Amino acid sequence: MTFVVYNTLTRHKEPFRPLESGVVRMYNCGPTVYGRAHIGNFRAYIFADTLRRWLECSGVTVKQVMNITDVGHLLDDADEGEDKIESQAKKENRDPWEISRHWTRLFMEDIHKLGIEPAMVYPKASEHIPEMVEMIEGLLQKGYAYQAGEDVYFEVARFPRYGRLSGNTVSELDAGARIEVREEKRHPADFALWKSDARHIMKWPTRFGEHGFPGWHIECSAMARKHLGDRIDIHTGGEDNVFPHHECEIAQTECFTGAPFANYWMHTKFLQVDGGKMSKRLGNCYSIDDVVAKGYEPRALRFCLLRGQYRTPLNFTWAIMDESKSVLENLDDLAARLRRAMTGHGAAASSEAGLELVEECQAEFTEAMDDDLNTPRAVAALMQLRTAVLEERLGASAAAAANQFLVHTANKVLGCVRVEEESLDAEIERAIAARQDARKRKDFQASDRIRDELLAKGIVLEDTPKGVIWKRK
RNA sequence: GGCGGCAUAGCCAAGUGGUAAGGCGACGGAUUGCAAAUCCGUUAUUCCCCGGUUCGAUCCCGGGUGCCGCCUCCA
Repeated sequence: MTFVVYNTLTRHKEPFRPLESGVVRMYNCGPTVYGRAHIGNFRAYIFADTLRRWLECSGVTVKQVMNITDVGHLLDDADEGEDKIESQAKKENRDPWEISRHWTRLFMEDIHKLGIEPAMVYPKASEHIPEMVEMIEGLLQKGYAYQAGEDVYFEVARFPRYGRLSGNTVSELDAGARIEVREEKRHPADFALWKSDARHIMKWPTRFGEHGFPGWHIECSAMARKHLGDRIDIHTGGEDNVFPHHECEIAQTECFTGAPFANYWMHTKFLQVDGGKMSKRLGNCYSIDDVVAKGYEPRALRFCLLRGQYRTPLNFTWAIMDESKSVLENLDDLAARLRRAMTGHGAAASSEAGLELVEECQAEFTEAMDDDLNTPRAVAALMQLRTAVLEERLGASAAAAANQFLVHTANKVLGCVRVEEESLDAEIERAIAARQDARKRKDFQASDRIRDELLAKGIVLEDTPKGVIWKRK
């Protein structure tokens, strides 16, 4: 079985083959840092992280790059020359650089909380101006771009494949329907590589003018090339990035390098909230802080966002969050029970019992992940394991095999199950022992009091015929 | 207006041209000093609607409806 991924470029699932054996070059479209990232953003970043983790599970080295866009996003295409960061800065009466530093820091904290593995590098657009200018100059030289005053545009008509990714064609693009076409453009679909505006705060002098800043798409082309090379294996982003952003990246990079850019384009469907689009007006653009404030661990959010396959719409509600929490705790419980069964507690008599079942579950999990990261199917495979261990159908060595798989493969990808052996401090150990004594004396008032006290400390006790078991709430 | 995705039980979510995984929740029972956990049982006869192809469709085709995305620098 090989890893099969859906490629937006071809609209088919394809076997994944990296350019270089054993190495995968992957670029993830990251955040524009002018505000707090919301849970919808994280669906895309958790998808990218899952992809990276699964590739690593299959033994390859992943060179992963995620950009931080800290400059250059215009609010609109009119003549305002204002970008989101500058606009936010104006609102808050702060320096735009300070704004982008602030939100970058919070973004890094958020992804850490979600258990997202750090990328190899998080390049900032503002630190790659020379690389962008180099590409722009190259495109001008090759005749793919033209200068209009102090601006530079990419000439879409020179790139016949423009529209291949999104299914749009230049002639069908309803250009000018909602925005005014700038007169200096040769074609309405031409897009900016470099813009100029004296009022801009974040700007760089070039031979095009004193007050220039990069167009939106060029930063990703330049940073992908700088950190991964002319050609890459995978490029990811949200579904909204397909057009125009990724379409434009392809045009720029391929015209500049003369080679195909990314072999696989993978896009995450949007997260819906309360059955529809999340909106500031409805107040449901939740951040991690909102989730934590409601009493959920960030890892529960991670699991919640992995409930659905990344290419199908996924809905978020607090009730669904509750459910995710329960399911995740059941996976924690699976891990704890496997650890006990490994030592013979709650295990089948024959050590080898259930080995075949464990192998089947592993195979099913692997097959599910290999099928375009079908995480819900993969989680279902783990549930089979849980049923087996609850029914004490796994022997010690089968449980050890299952635990090995859970820790070193399944949770390497899911990244949110508690799989570590946990220990109690002596004081709690003593309290548990004291409760057992009280129960023996049939002093249930005392035993229940101790149980409540421990519960308040997050320790849940279960009395089984074979003794007491504890777990963290 | 153009292009694309999705629609499966109370909820979440897989899946297949041959009659529907799994989970959460709920209900009934067992177990328990009481709980919790666990076990047993119950929980989809239009798989959005209407046509068509087929011996047979939830799955294929056509037409609707709904939600979502892009065509505006929102993942």
